[in-house]
Amino acid sequence: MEPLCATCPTRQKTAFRLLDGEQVETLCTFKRHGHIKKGEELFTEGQNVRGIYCVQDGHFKLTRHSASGRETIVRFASPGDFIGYRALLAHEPISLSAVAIQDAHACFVPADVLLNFLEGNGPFSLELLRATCHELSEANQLLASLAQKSVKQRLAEVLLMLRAKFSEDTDGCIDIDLKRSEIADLVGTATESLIRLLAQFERDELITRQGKRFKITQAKKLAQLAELVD
Amino acid sequence: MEPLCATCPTRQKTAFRLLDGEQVETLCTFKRHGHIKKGEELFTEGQNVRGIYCVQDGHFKLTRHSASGRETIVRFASPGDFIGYRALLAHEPISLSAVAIQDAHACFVPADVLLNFLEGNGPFSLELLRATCHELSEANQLLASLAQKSVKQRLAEVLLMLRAKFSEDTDGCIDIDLKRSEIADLVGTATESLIRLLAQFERDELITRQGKRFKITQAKKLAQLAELVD
DNA sequence: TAAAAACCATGACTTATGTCACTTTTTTCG
DNA sequence: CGAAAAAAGTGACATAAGTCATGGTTTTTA
Repeated sequence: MEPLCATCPTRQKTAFRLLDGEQVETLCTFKRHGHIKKGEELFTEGQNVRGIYCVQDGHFKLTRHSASGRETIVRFASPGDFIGYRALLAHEPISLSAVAIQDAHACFVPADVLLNFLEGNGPFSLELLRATCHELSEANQLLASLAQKSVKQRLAEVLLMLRAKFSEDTDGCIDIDLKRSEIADLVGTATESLIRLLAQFERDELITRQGKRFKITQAKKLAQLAELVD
Repeated sequence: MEPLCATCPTRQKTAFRLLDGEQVETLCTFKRHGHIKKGEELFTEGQNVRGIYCVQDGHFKLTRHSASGRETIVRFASPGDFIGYRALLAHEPISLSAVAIQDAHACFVPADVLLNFLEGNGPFSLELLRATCHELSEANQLLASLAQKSVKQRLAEVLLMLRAKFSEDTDGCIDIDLKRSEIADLVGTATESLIRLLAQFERDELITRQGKRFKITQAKKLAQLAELVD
């Protein structure tokens, strides 16, 4: 029933590729493969961590809620990404919610199994450290952009980021379906403001729209607007 | 001349405490202890990394500059903190500048020495991973706060954070000297706006001022304002 | 397939916050 | 010390962006 880790193609994209034969078997014994429907939550803020998830397919948004209920999308998790290991390793309760933005599959790996790997396998933990460092530098970049740029600039940046992350469908549109409110949560603005800006970008012929999706027609101008030029 | 790592009290507060005897000797041979004057830079954005710094005393601000020259303080580095390892491990050029905000001392550790430790010492890299995870969760928190809160709320948050990080002097003031423009860079606002808000906080009797320094008189109200209540 | 719910869009209005211009105070340094 | 430079502070003004209200679409679901 459960798919085999030994032949899992996703595993080759993660730090789990560095496990030895025995460890792969252990992983395979204790992991649980599961289906997550669009909109379902993997984690909720405040929970204690019992293990991590390794995304197989589909995408998740990782969000944080303010006291007033407002939501911010901190990052996405895509196939090959781990979710929840930071809280686990920092000995903190989960600080982010993970919600599927498409029907998805992910494997749950219990905490003690992961910690065993970390203690017994140097290259594995080093690889995880590398990945975490990379995430941290992305977080810092986002931080500076929130602190320094206007909403318009950040939207330009977000659109380019989305295209880089999710690629284009056959029409040339960004291959992901996000609600307006979700894009707003990503940019860090109000939904109404976001909608106005999208309309303006369309008038300025930076993007075109096909239904709910967008096509970036003038990436260069968008990048200039976002001050990503240098 | 160079102080001995074997007896270094700061080392006990860092991941370096997990090195074995031989590794401590290696560290001691290759590290370089140096003095950094207030305002001097350890790293500049865009440089390639040749090693990391371990802060001995004094504090550093880690900043990021926008194309338009505006500066954002992403975090502080204090005694026992490492600077520069993220860029090193993520194989990226440095993305932050590190500037001393007081006269300071730090030890430089060459990249290959550190990488050797990471590959040969599991507990050491696991500890560094833990520290990085913790940093990441702080970065996420800051991110959400920038996206969700008003400048006033963020200032309240920043004041409480500063007191937690730098403690109080004998007068009960936050024991750090920052320029108004630096606090603004931390909050992510214009210097003038920051000055106005400080004046307002003083009128509202949330803080008092002694020269350039602040004393938090109503921490509870500040926390409520910052929505840190829950 | 009709009703309900969720989502998208637009207008009017308010306000928080940035910008510019200038004065006063503090610090630096020859 | 005293001049020059840097930092702190204030006022006037412009505007980006939030909020509230409302109507038109889709999408869900019963």
